[in-house]
Amino acid sequence: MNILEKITRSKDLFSKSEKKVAEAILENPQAAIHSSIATLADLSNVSEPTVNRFCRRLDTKGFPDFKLHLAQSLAQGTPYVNRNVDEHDGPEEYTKKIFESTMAALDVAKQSVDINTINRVVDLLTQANKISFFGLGSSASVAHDALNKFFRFNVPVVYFQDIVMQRMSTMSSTDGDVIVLISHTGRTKSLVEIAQLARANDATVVGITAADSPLGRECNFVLSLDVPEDTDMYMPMASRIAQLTLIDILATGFTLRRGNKFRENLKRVKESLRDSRFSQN
Amino acid sequence: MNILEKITRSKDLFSKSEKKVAEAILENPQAAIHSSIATLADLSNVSEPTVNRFCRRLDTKGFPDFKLHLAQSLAQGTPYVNRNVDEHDGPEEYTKKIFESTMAALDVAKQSVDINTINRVVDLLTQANKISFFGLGSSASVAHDALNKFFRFNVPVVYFQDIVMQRMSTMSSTDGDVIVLISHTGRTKSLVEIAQLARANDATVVGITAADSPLGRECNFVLSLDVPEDTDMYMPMASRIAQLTLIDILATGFTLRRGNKFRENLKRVKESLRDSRFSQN
DNA sequence: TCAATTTTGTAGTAAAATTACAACTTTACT
DNA sequence: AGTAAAGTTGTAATTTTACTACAAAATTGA
Repeated sequence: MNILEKITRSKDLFSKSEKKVAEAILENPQAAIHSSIATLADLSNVSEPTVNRFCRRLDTKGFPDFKLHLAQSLAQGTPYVNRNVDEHDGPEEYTKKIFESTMAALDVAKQSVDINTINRVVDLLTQANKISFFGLGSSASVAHDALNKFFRFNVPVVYFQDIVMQRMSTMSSTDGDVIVLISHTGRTKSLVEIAQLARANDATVVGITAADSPLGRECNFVLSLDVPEDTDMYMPMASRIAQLTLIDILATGFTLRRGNKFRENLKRVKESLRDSRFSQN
Repeated sequence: MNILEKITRSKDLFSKSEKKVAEAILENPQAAIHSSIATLADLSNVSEPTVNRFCRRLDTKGFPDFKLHLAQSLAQGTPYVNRNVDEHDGPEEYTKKIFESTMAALDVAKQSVDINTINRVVDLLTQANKISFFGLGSSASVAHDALNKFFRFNVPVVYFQDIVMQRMSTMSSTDGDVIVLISHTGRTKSLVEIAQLARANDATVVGITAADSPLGRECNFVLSLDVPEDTDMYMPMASRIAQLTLIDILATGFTLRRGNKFRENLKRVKESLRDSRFSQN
């Protein structure tokens, strides 16, 4: 729906000159909607028909129709778009880009996430005897964060970074245990093995991973997040933020399901931290 | 600003024929934005110049400009705001709220962050002999994530969860070492002690924490994130996402500063993971 | 009723967008 | 390397759309 998003996403669909047009528009979308096709063509250093072809490639009827879509996108809550960091960016640019890309990723994730599965997974977690969170590499810190959250809920919760420990823990799992496996690609071999092992022991496996992946196929439930990633940086950034937000959602669902008295308990956990802290002033 | 509202409001400002135009637009605004001036004139049973005059009376430059405003009014979605989760929220509501609150938090963080400090910290990190990331509780996973990122850069990087290890590591730090301390509140006693210890050893201390806090005051550089938090949940959620995004920004700044050859290296690190993975299909 | 003012439409003009086509690039194959 | 095919881009002509000037109605007030 959001045409700005669409422009960045379908970048490899454009020809060289069309990319110039895309750049010019992303550079200053506000200016673009107030330009005629001639001015925009000039701004992008291409000819008018190229701008027109650019519009058509985005499935709009032509330039005026495109402007309408663009105007709507800009009016929408966030004009945030995934824009890859460029070699020549200064601190101001890359800071802005990363914040905005992250927000755009969350927006996409929000749209792609399956509420129904979330609800069932929350159900599952509230009824679990033991919950394990496993991830490797950059997903390890996500699992770590999940540990932090669920630990407060006074339920048996397990987290290991070590694949041997992960395997040992999984081997002793049984019916009623829930194992949450986190992997962006879903192609980490040892996690796939963990999933198989867990299911052989009748534990329930929840994957926070790509649905159509070796890991995804081994899970009882898959929470997939369809997030665009800046592959130029060779680091998972946005995907991991989306995963963490999903953890927040599961944790929140958990506390809500457990009801009021339970939240009193959370408050006590928080207050117990007081001794390790300096007072407010 | 909203032009639809403006039309209804200033109805007595219009002439008889102009009212007809207003009627036709309010009747079906979606149709209006996809009409030419001729079609809309036809639809309203007036002449084309009347439509044009109608547009001008609403302080727009002309018909195309008016359509732009109209399109924006129609698109006005909900802007992202921090909305606290409510006890009675179902999965759909709390999922939506958490995504949107997180995005709102990032938006606030983006505005509040100090680019200048970021730039100086990036400078510092690129020149450091050793980089340490310490955090406790929910900030531990942020430090953990930072380890993951900076580890790829082939620089000596340290991360401990254990406060004794943190202290021991800090005690052996020297001039040229950078210690990054992460804490939302900035009131965690043992981290404040680490900061003091580090500075006594001539190491540089960077705080990702509140500027006006015991920890903040002990740091050489403070990267503060002014983020709204849903205190009803008794869990840091948005603040931690903002911290992670900041880590992403520092890591990105680092790679950019190191230049092109360095990014080749990152690519190799990523490719080295291949053996632990299933192939694309 | 009639002059002044406002409103509205017709016709012409200007501007903008689109189409057709030709020149130029790139790609793939020999 | 050479060449045909496919794809890309720009120029120029055409069509569509929006706007302006002006004149014909309609409305208002004495």
